[in-house]
Amino acid sequence: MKKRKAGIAIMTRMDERYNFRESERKWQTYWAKENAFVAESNPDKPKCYVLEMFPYPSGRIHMGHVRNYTLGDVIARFRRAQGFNVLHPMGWDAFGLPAENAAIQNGVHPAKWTRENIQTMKAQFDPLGLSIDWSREIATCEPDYYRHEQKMFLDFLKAGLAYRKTSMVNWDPVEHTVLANEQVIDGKGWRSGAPVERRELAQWFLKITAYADDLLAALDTLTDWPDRVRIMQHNWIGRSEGARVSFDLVGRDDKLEVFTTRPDTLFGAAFCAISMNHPLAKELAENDPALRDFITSCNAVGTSEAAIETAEKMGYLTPFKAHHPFDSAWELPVYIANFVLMEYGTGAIFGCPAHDQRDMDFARKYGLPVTAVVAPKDSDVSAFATALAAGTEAFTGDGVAIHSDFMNGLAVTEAKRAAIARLEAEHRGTGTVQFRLRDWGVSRQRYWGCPIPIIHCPHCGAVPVPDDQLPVTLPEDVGFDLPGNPLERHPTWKHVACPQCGKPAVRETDTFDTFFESSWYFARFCDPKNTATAFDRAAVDYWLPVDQYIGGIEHAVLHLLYSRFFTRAMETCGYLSVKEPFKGLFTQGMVCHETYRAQSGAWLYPAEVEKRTDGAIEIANAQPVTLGRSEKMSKSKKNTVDPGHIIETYGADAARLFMLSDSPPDRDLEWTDSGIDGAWRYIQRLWRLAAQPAVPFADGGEATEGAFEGSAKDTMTLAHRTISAVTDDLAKLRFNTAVAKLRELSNQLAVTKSQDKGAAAGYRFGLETLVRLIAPMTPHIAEEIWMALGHTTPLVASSWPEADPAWLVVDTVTLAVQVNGKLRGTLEAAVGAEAKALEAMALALPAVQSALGERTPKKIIVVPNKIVNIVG
RNA sequence: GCCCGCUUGAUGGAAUCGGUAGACAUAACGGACUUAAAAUCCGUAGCCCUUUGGGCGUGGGGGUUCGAGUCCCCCAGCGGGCACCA
Repeated sequence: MKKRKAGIAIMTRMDERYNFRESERKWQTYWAKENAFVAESNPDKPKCYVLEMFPYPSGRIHMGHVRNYTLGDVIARFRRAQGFNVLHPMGWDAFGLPAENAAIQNGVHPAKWTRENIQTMKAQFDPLGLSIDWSREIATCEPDYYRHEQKMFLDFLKAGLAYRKTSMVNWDPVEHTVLANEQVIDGKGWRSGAPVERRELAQWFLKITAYADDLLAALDTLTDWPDRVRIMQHNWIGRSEGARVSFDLVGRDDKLEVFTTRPDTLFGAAFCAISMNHPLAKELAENDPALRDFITSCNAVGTSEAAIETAEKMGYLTPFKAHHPFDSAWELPVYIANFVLMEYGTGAIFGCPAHDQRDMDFARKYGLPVTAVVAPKDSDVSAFATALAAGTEAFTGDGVAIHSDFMNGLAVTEAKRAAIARLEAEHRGTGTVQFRLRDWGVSRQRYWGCPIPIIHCPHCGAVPVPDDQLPVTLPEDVGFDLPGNPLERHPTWKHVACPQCGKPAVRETDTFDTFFESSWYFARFCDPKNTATAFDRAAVDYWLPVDQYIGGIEHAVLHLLYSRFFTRAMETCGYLSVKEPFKGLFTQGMVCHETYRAQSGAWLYPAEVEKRTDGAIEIANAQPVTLGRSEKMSKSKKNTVDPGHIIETYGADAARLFMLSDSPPDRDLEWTDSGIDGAWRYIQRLWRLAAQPAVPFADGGEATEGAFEGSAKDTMTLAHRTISAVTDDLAKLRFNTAVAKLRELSNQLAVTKSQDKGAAAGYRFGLETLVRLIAPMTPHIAEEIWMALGHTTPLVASSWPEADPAWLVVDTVTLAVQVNGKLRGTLEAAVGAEAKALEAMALALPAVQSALGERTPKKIIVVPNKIVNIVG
């Protein structure tokens, strides 16, 4: 860095107060004019792809966005200063339900609503001063984006990664539409209030299960992901080893195939249970009205797993009996049970009440026997079995097999192996691996999404739309006055000639799940204008994977798992050469705010409330207000703060700084007035450190070692330590501690005494260091001060500071001295001092002697440079 | 119901590898400046006890260790996800 003498004249030009309005606009204009953040592939430079989860264009940005994009911006600016070729793009996740809801409620067309929202939100992002390459902006609702995913889908289809089958949906019998789980409230449609039914529908699926093993195994390679996200995905994929077992049915030729993870407990079987969607159940239901009623009542709970799991466990006894696979004389009753899912395993189970809690509950409800077949090692077997048979708690722990014929005495693992070996020998079953993960259903019976490029022909079946007829464009001449999907009743759009036989056929009217768009947008950003293909191979080879991906923890499983799958599917189909899209992942916390309620019980906006020392009142009528706990900012609770208003009042730098201060980024952040005030005051203080410095530093000269004494030396030391510590913190996304360390450096600058030797040079070095280090967080004021200090190259084009190792050397340390683990004093010693010497120094401390009293030390633990613990 | 987290002064948090708990802030209180207020600057402060000294203290209970906010077990409260919200 070139040193430049700043005359005092320059300093006096600085106004007493920092004018953020003028300065922020000035720098934003400058960055835009210089195309400062436009990225270009450059194989000679190390790249860094920083990406925040792209927003849904809801119409207004909220504080959660401000937090998300500020976090990403700090990393992008930091890496840029470190010399990386940074890609930091932005786009819009523009398909989805809210647009259709707006259309139904307000009569606005989803396309108009979405496009206008994008314009509004883009304008709201501008004043934040984000280092985004807007030249790469994409919106997923535009044909030039979704045409490529139609092609991808057809490639997946060719590769055997897409197929069609039936599955369950939530059906609203009044609106005649499929409802999202979110739209099912207490089993009823959110708008109609009618009880929701489960219905079967033919849908398209992507074969994510083809990659189940790889998706699971590769989690170990994602070392820059939070452990908890990896654990959640691990559990979601849910690999379990077990067996498929064939039960012969009494008096029938077909068999009942069940999946179990506990073949070792087969001798404890009390019943079999099948899903109500099992072919056997459907067969019975044809002639059994009572069973139909049972199925109808079970279907009333909807499709969400939470609803199914929390619903009361119920069974319907069928006339079927199943022969036990190891003893054909033993017959088990067969139930139809509401907790057996057709989607998992074979849609049928056998129940062992003694060793599975759900089976135990079921057995108690329907009076089935409970036979213990596993007992804890070294337990009194008969007493254990008797207690279990009489109780209501299943035993699911490890132990040895009992009452189990050929397995007796074997530990659980060995017994499983023995049971599978016997089943395989007798052709009654096989050992198998089952995943909890199900194939991804991508069909949605909605208008505002990407059309699925398929034509249904009565003669040829489902025919892919030929390449030269892509894209299948979503027609915009539709209305929302009638219930159901407008594509279904469009007069012309869906009627086409079959590409194969030329006879009349109809288009698929379902659209893709919006997770489809978000599963590859990160790749599109590498080459967003490409019209021929989804993206150029060289571009993705250079930019992918995303080095740092940032978003909410709520996407820990679905979006992230789908993107991992999609990347593999794209790799299989020759689109790119990486398997993992996101090298680094960071999950940010939510932005929360206190909640307020008026006397009437209505929620109040923070702006409607005045807080006083003795409580809070409603400004409009001076009535007392009930303060509620802090919750995620939401429109429904009205505990929101408008980012635009905050930026106008305090400036983008203050808003950004507050987002980064105090709360660790992965935890929830509580928005408070005092917090944003504090950030604003710090911005002003930073300005004063330059404009009204404690040390007149204009003639400071070079900052060389040995020329500093007293506070000036302290300032130099702290400045170098801060470079080292903040660099480390930013690399690890510990922005809150980085801010704390920058405040410490500010405090040190303020106490630098001008009479100390080297004060001017030390102060200047400290101030310049502070400004350079804070630039990624508060870029506008940093640039403003930097230029006022006489520099000619703006910080956006400057390199990151480096600490001089000579200033980082530490020669003495303070050690804690404990007696029996309790702190009794401290001592100063040279770094690396001998343990013996430290022992002697510690024992000589008066506090140690009085704490020790008459006792003699039994043992002394010395941890060099850290602690001396005397055990007496 | 199942899976995953979180819990530290009045408040947000720090303590990164098991080694001085409370960095840095916010709120509060005291002082300086001011006719006054704001702003700013300086100072005080975990809790309890009678101190100069001592005891207690990281949601609760137990354990491992010379030493636990940190590791293990149990419990409670709060939050995220559960496949068609994004």
